[in-house]
Amino acid sequence: MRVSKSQAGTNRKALVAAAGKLFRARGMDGVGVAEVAKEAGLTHGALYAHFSSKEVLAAEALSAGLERSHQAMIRSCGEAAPNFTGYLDYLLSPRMRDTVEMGCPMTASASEIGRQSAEISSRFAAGLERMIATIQATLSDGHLDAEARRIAITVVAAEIGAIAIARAVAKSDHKLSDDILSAVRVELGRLESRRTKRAD
Amino acid sequence: MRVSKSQAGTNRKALVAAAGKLFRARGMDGVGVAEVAKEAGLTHGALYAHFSSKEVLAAEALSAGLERSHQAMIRSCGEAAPNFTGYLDYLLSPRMRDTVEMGCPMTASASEIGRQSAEISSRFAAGLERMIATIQATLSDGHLDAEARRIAITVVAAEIGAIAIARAVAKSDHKLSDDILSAVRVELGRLESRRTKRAD
DNA sequence: TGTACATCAGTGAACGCGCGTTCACTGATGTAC
DNA sequence: TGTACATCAGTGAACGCGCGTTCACTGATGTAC
Repeated sequence: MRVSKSQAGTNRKALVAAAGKLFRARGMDGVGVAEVAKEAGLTHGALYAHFSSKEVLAAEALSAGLERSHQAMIRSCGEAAPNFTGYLDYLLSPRMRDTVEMGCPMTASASEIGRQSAEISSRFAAGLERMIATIQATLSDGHLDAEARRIAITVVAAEIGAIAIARAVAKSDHKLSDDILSAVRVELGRLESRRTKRAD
Repeated sequence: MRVSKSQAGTNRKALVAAAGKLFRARGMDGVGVAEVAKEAGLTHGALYAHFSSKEVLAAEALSAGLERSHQAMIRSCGEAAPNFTGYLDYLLSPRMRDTVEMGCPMTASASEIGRQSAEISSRFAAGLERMIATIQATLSDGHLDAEARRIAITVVAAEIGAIAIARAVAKSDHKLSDDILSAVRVELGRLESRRTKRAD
């Protein structure tokens, strides 16, 4: 039956949120549209009143997840001014590793995006550029822009790889999983301290 | 019809190789057993004479792929003694990014392994430990073991992340994709040079 | 070495199942008068 | 404000299809005599 405009909007958002959560946790190929709709409290048919296909829904869920996790990252620095080491602590925490479905779509889906459409690749690239810019902004004082960008790219790449492999081995070797997080945390931290010293 | 023992062995290897290649390229959920068998020149029924399930085949394909890519990495240093920068050049090359199906299973499947069984997680962890040890060995002169291991872990994590995101954006932003490879190459290189200086 | 027969790798039809998508229908919402 | 009706979000049955797995069967291989 028909539903009010605001209810329809709420339902649409619920579909996007459910798709994001489930796709992050089990992959786009690992979850059917029926389960996404059920998670949002609807039936699968309703999904097609909002999205023309599963892939279109996935693209929207990716963008929404990138936005959400960007806000969470900004917020993680709390009232304090954003700073490099604060972001590292946040990005390489056990909490980030252990909350797949809540976390960043880039860490959850990194190796799957390359198989998707150009549209999805493009949305992923936008999220990546924003994260690089956010990290780079914490480094800009006393650093050449090109250097700061290089460090920011390395931080993002290392974080995505570290979380992915820390999750991959968590089931069989929890110590290795923890070692990965702390080792990458320490070494990335040194990328900045070296820079800062030279700039002094 | 029955086939000679050596032919059966050849067919088994062909199944493992086909599974590895296709799973790396399109994910374990993205390829059916019928296609794997066809790629190996067999029918799907034959697959079950060698493996009790698709997952068992996937586990074996993962181990075989890890072995193959480890050998390729060792070989990449050619006749010269293995060295840190040689490995970096190899691991962060456009060639590594562009040959998904031939490349390393860890870069191709990083974000999917966490959803698989403990058996697969364990095989992944073994491959990871071996790669860490290989990189660490190039750093051991004049470095504390714990430091060398930390750097090696960071190199492996950053490489896996860098290749994954370089592939993810390749379809929509080729310049960003190249930037990722070269930025991570430069910054990881500096992890060693800093160490070497301090050790002098 | 030659013959009889058990073995078993490989074939292809069949299984139940869940997939993404479509569509006729429902009935509350929103609108025109 | 009250009534008549068009709209359309949501339902659930149905679609064709490919999935992983099973199994009766085939016939060359390997073995026992």
